[in-house]
Amino acid sequence: MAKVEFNIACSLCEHLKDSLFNGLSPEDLSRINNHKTCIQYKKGQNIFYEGTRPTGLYCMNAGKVKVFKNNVQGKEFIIYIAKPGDFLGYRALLSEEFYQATATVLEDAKICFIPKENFFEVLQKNPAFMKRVVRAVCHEMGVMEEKLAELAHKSVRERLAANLLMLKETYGMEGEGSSLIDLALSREDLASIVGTATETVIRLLSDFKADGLIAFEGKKIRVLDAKKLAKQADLIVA
Amino acid sequence: MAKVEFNIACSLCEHLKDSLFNGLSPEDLSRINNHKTCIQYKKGQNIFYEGTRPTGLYCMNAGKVKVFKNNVQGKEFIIYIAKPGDFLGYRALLSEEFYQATATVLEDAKICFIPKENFFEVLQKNPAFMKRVVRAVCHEMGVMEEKLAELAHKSVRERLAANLLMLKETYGMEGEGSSLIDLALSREDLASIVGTATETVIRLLSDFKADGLIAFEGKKIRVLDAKKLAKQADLIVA
DNA sequence: AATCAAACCTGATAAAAGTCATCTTTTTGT
DNA sequence: ACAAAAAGATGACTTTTATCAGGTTTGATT
Repeated sequence: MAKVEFNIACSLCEHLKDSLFNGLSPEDLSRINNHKTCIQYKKGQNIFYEGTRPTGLYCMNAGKVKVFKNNVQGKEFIIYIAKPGDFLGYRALLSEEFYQATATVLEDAKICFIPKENFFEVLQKNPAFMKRVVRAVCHEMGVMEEKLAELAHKSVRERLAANLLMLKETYGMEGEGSSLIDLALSREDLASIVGTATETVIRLLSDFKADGLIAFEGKKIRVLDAKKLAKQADLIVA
Repeated sequence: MAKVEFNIACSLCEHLKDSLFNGLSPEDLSRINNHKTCIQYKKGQNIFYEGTRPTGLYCMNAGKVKVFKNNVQGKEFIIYIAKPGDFLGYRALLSEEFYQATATVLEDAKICFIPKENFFEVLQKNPAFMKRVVRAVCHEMGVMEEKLAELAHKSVRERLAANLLMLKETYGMEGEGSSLIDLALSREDLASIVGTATETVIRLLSDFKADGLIAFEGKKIRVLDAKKLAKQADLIVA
């Protein structure tokens, strides 16, 4: 499949305000802009592969990308789902290691690639930017610590409920109460987020639906009763 | 209990070579040194608490400290065990958030405290140091991604075996084949590392012992057959 | 419209692991 | 040295969840 390029100036990117590049000086931003390559990807295409060496940073302009690891038996665990404005592949780049995960497009995406030389140049010349990156990375670490504790001691039911709430917060549509999870996730992908079997997710989702906590709208899920869902997640001690 | 101070110049600290402070200029190192407070802690004392605001960085000189989260039912999950040379509490400091975990002394410890102003001063004046910190943080994130995938899809038996091997690598004594895990962990703490119940750890440990994979030496565990243990951990697909 | 594949769903079953109760051993504090 | 507390161990039982096997529905492609 041929790579389809597109082009948008970083300074005009609608997601700049949500991105870590926000606050960069015009010169620094144009340094990024002048060296980037922007590519359109179709659902199912891979951005990078586990075990390969990073050569730059990806910055999401449109679409959704899942970052996941495969275990020995081929079971997938989704570490993160990147949305517009997010950086992608920065962990391995900054730790100077190989990618430890694979990135695959979930919904048709537009992604800009910034060669590592240019990214590092801006990073090193700009302590305030570096500080923002460090803060974001360390915040992300905190999120992962939370996930670890959750995975260790919560039931699948609790984890599914908690993840639905998290997905609503993170990928909820603007307006209309933000109750629709704006992600066309398969049951299999949802299982890979929660860390369980596909069949278990299917059963629990129909439980939640029967209890009026959620509803299905096409491939998407709407959260009908966030409070009861939070109780299922054991976030509220009732 | 009164706090017992002690003092060692950073430049003479035997763990400097293993620490992120290694490579700092003499001026920067003395800036750290001149503002630090070094305290001796007894087993069971707390260094910091979940929900409080960090005011500086801790740097381990001796002993072992567990960093853990408590869930709603009071079950503990150990995120990390800090050893001499390690930084402690840097995540919340650098993300400018409250501590998300509590730190408690496992083995009598000597820990230096560096006020955040002085740490940030050195960090900002020294791009190479900043880069090393970022690299270390991102490496740690990779370790956590690995743990997440492991927790999601591996059995308790596999996780216990994998963690015993990890503990051997990380806390193994120098010399004598490094096969003795130099950590006096209770069964309960080990369960909090693996993410399971204490009884399950006890049963699995006696299985491993019966199979000649490990041996108990006082409160410590010796790995007798790392290869078979790796097979139990499903790290080797036989 | 027919066909194929993928996704989704359901039921039965088995394995894994948690919980609870009880007992023994070790450690700690006075 | 002794009592009390904590840690370790074991058995019985229950719950949760994975797995397998078989269905149906949906969606894409020709």
